[in-house]
Amino acid sequence: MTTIERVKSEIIRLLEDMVGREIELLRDQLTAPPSPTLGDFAFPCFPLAKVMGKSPREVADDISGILRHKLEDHPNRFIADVRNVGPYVNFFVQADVLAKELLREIESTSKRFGTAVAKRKQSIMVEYGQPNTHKEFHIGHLRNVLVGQVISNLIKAAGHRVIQVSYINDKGAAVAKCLWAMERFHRGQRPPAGNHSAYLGKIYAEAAQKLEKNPEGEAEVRSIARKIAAGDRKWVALWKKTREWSLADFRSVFNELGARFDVTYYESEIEKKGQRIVNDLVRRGIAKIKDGAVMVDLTSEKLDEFVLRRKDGTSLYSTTDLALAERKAKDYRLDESLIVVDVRQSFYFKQLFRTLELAGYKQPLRHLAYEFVTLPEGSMSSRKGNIVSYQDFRDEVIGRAREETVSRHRDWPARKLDATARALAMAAIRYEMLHYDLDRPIVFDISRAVSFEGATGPYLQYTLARVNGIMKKGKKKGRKGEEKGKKGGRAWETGEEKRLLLALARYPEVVASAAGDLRPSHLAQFLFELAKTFSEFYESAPVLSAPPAVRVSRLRLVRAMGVVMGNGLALLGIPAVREM
RNA sequence: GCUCCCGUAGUUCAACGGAUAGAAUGUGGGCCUCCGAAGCCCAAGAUCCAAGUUCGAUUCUUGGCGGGAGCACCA
Repeated sequence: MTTIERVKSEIIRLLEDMVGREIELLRDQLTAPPSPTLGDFAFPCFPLAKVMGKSPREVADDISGILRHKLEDHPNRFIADVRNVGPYVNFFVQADVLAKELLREIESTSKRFGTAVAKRKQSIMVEYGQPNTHKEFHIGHLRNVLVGQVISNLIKAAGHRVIQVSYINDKGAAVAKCLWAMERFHRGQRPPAGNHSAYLGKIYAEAAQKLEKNPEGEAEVRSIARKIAAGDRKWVALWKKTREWSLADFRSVFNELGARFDVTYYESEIEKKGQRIVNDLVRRGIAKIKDGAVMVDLTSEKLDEFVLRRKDGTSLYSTTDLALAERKAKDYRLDESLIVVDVRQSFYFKQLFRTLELAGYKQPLRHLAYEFVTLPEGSMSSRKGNIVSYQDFRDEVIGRAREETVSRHRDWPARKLDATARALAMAAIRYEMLHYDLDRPIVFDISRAVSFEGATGPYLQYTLARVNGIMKKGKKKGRKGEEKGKKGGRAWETGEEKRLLLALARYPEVVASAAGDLRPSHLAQFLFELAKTFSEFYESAPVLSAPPAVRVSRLRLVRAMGVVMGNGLALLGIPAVREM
């Protein structure tokens, strides 16, 4: 049991005599008062008042009166005092006892602090990282990868097994369009050195725009698509070569984002299977042929008609998604299977899941939707070519981070400057993309992303740098102080120490709830508050210059802070820095 | 037309139906002889409108108004 659970259990034991059986309800009711002066934990008496036919104020008064006597006769470990404030019974925690238990817990569990052992361990698949080849990887994909990755981390921290899956769309109309424009307008051209996939993305945008203006080209595009499908040597070779350009780029992006997939599925590999499933659905009467196309009639369920195959026989997303679902279930036994895709696909997934149900697949599939990333002037579109590529964005943030770092550390060697700037930039980018709720669209604003003050990734890293600074000096100074024999002072007497202890204690609960609700923003926001709490402690409670007894205690607290912030940042994938 | 999401300080975000609606940023003021000022402290500043449910509504329901997104062979 974690320390905070033990504290709460103690409060509940105190309360349960008074209240009766609804113990489980009590745990959920315990809240934090708005201000620490009111107490550390609060129990609202409104529901009880209703049952007892008294005013909440009276009930709170009665309960706190009885509990106070009880505490006088039989002192408890964690709870020092009970006081009623209006309709609430508020509990005050004994800081020194909390410190003793909590610091021991953090020191012994260390990197595992905040992770849980699930009562029933489940296998949960998380699919994310679904870029299309022949298009650029942009900041919209970035949000997808970061959300999927952090959700995977959280589920793991909650004690479950996670299977991370990437699904690459390496076929389809977009590919044919890109190759068409390549042969038509750029034949014999050598792509610029380095990022070949950006070159492809530009050509794709060019193709899309030209086709919009002159739809005559469509026939040629369709012919190319058919040739690739039929295995035409020349076109297949070109497809394979350019596909590999994109895949190499994706691999390097995933790698620098720290995304590790257990398996990668490719649309091109399951397309045939998808077509067979569609045939099967037609045979079984679940799908129908209409105007040559295959569709499932879901109009009676307000889900419209769901098209599974074009009338020219080529496949759609729906075609291959049927096969993908089957493939996942074949490869893994899953308790749950999440698909992280932006909210615009919600309706599509309803159709897909319903179709799978009708087909008799028992899939624990769930679409995890998040709002997309837009630009101030409107939505990004690979077709229009008005995208912000991940690489450009990242380079700009690194540039700013380097300027900031240089201005503070003129003596640092270039390698150290580069490494630090990179770490700061990744922190800034990740915090910016993760601290919003998933149902909040992000209107991309570069000035917010390159800001390193306030609620930002670098601010979180800064607390670690300060922790590191204190620990380093603390080791050197450690013995000296004791020799001097400076006496006096008592640990755990300031409000800032206690507040920091309580915040650290809450961390496992925050991880659990962020994992349970699949909300990375919960954790991101908590870590900012934790950093803030630490800064307040830092300003008001000197560590190294404190009397020995206090210094030893505060050093332990600072070290624990480092552990917890380090663990939290790791879950968000934010690199820790020792100096910045 | 139908469906989904969102309307909270100038701006960007918080707030399991609960106490005085919190932060960040920006603005104004203060704090480096003392563990790192990418920091801390102080001040001003907000729940779109109307009904309903409730002891209690930013939160739930209904109806407006405003913004974004989706809706049959795009991905």
